[in-house]
Amino acid sequence: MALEQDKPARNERRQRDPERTKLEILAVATQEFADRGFAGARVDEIANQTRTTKRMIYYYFGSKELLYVAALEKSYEAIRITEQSVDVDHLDPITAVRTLAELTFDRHEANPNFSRLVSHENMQRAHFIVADGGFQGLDRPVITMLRKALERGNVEGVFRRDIDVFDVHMLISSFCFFRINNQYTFAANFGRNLVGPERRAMYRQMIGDVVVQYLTSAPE
Amino acid sequence: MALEQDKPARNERRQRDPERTKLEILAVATQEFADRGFAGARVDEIANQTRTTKRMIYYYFGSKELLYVAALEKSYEAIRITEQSVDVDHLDPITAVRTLAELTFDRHEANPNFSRLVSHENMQRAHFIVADGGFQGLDRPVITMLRKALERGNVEGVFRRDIDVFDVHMLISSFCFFRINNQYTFAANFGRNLVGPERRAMYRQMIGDVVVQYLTSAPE
DNA sequence: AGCTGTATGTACTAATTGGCACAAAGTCAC
DNA sequence: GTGACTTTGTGCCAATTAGTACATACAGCT
Repeated sequence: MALEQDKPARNERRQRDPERTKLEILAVATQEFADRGFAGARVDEIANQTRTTKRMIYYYFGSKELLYVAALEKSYEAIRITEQSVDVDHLDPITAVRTLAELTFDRHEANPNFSRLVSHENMQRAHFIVADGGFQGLDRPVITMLRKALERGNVEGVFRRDIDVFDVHMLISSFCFFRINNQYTFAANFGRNLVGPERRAMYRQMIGDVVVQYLTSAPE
Repeated sequence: MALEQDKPARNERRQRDPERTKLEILAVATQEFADRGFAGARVDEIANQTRTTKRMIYYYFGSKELLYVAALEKSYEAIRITEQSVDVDHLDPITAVRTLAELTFDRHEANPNFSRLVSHENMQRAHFIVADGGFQGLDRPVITMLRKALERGNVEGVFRRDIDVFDVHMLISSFCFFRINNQYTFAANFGRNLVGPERRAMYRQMIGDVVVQYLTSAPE
């Protein structure tokens, strides 16, 4: 008896571990939904890839739809957290904007599943996001930081004033999103690998150049 | 008997019309696959939306997969045809590039289903395009025209020389694609309507400005 | 130890859905 | 007009799959 634990230590893996089970289900589900979409994903397949069973998916998440929404929300949350890890307020406006472009570039590269889920949401006209009441992305950290940088640039007179935060964000996002999301058809159609290491640095600089040059140009 | 037609006139709708049936199936299928993806689309539903039956889908296309591939190929073909309708070789390089950007902008707007199919293909890593041996987009008219414009710009010394056709096309496409394809999540997240008439002209000019300014800037 | 509610596993079901067998009607060549 | 081939319609089936009924094991509390 002496060598056995008197009681399971707090950190020991327990046989029953609800948190762990939930997280494992969510992780696998995110991957499956990103790969196959809502209709294409199979609940049985998700269950098989976890250490637990389909019963648990319904126990914790209720339905396939609710599981999907949970995966989507968690992905959005992860993006917000990533964005919060940066601070560009101390940089001059031009460097700040370029840094934010690179942040978005890196974020898309690091979270391909997020882009795929977003892509899927758009295919079904944001059915689930809208059903969920929207995700108040208005407080996305990158928007706040970008807005501040643009305002400082306007004060200093280095940026054209007829441009809006959302449009700048759209310009940056579109480039970064497309590079990751459309990599397969682009390669199939044009024989160009958009994500390989050989052009990564070039594209990362390119989107910074594009947005800075656009912002610092005279309105036409 | 006198008032009835002696024989159906050549242009009269005939009771059996293979071409028409095939085209109608393809049109409905394209819409369904674009809306719901391959797994989400229902063969029965496609059949219901035509004047014919499910039997005909299998008779003419063989399987759901082959129907999907046929829809995808036809969409690509339509894009190629659209692109062929323009000629920018007589324009100065800068105007040519801007015109091509606007062509791509208009094309994405006019063919939202194409973008959705492409989006779906990327979600499944171009499974069907690759299975089909690629679509030799290398001869996409817009690439040829863009390449010529860039070459002329280089000769005239108005463009920076370190930029490649595919990268310029990627910059333009990403913007146009995102505006159409991600309109739903963008609206849900940021409350901005990317496709409404109120900003259409602005975005159309914006992508032209962006690409021209990038091309005419000095390499950093 | 025994009681109670939470967590988990097994086996099943009802409904959906891609696909097909079979029959029939239209169309064309001669 | 008749025979052969093409096109179309009806009804069905086998497989898949989201969801559940039921049984059971674990953990904390007293």
